[in-house]
Amino acid sequence: MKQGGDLLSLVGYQLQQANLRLETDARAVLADFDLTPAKLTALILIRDNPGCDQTTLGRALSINRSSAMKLVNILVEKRLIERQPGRDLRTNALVLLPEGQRQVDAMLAAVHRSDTRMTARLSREDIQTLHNLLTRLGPATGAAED
Amino acid sequence: MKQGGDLLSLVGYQLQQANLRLETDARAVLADFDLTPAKLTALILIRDNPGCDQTTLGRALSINRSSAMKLVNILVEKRLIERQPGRDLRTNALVLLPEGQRQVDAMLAAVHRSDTRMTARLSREDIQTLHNLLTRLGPATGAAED
DNA sequence: TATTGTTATACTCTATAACTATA
DNA sequence: TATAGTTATAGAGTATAACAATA
Repeated sequence: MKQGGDLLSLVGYQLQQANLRLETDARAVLADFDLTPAKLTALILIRDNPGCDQTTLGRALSINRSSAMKLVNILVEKRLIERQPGRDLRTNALVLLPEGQRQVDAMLAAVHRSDTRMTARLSREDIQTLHNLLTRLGPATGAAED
Repeated sequence: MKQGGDLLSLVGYQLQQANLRLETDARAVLADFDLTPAKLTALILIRDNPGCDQTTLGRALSINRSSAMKLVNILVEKRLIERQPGRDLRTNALVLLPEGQRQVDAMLAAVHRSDTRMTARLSREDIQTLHNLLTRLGPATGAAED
C-alpha cells in the first residue's frame, strides 16, 4: 500500500512507525515475564526512587492517579513491589521487593538485547546522534531556549 | 523523579518518550476535528490508495480486519469516506468523499504546524538525519542487509 | 482548601472466535 | 480451502467524578 509524502514528511509519523517497531519487539520479549514495557518502566522508577508515592509515579509515566493505582495494584499482586507507610498518613511509599529486583534484572537484560537487535543497523555514533535529536524533540518553550 | 541510566540508555525508551510528546500535541490539534492521528492516517491512506479494501488498510495501520472494520465504520458515519463495490463481491472499495478531502486538507495543515512546532529546535539537516536514523531502526533482517 | 488514595464507571483501541458469502 | 467482511465478546489502558482521610 502506497504511503505518500504527506505522511512520510511528518517527523511525528516516522517517529510513531519506528516506535511501533521497537515497542512491539520489547513487548514480545517481556511477554515471557507477563509484563509490559510500561510496567517494567514503573518497576525501574520505583527501584531508583524507593519510597516514592503513587501520584508521583503516575506523573513520571504520564498517567493520572487513578490509572497509577491500577498499575500499582497489579505489581503488588505479582509480589514485585510493596506499599509501605509513606511520609504522611495519606501517602504510600512504594518499594521494590527482592523478587522484583531479580525480575527487573532479568527483564532489563532481555530488553537491552532487544534494543541492541533493533538498533543493529546503527553505529555507536548514530545511536548517540539519535539520542541527541530525540531529546530535542518537543515544543520550543521560548524562555529556556536562548 | 529520577530516571536512571537503565531507562535512558535504551533507544526504545527515548523513542517512546519523544513519540509521546509529539503524539500528544498532534492529538490535541486533531481534537478540534474530532479525529485522532490514527484516523487521519487512515484517511490519507484511503485518499492515496483509492479503492483499497479494509483488510489492506488494516495491515498498513498494523491492526487486524476486525479493528479496521470499526475504524472504517466511524469514518463512514462521519461521512468522510464511502464503501463502494470492490474488485469482487467480497471486498469493499474505500474512497474518500469530497467532504473528507476538505477535512484532510485542513487537518494536514494543522498537523504540519504541530510537527513544525515540535521540531523547532532541529535544523533542516537535523530533521533529515533524524528521518534517516528512524528509518533504519528495526531488526537487521540478515539477507537484505549490506 | 488542597492533596492522596481509593472506588465506580465508562470510553477507546485492539484482539479472538465464529459466521456468512464469495473466491 | 482460503479470503473479506461482519458480529459478538473480551481485555488492556486510560480517564472522569466522586468520596474519605489527611494535610
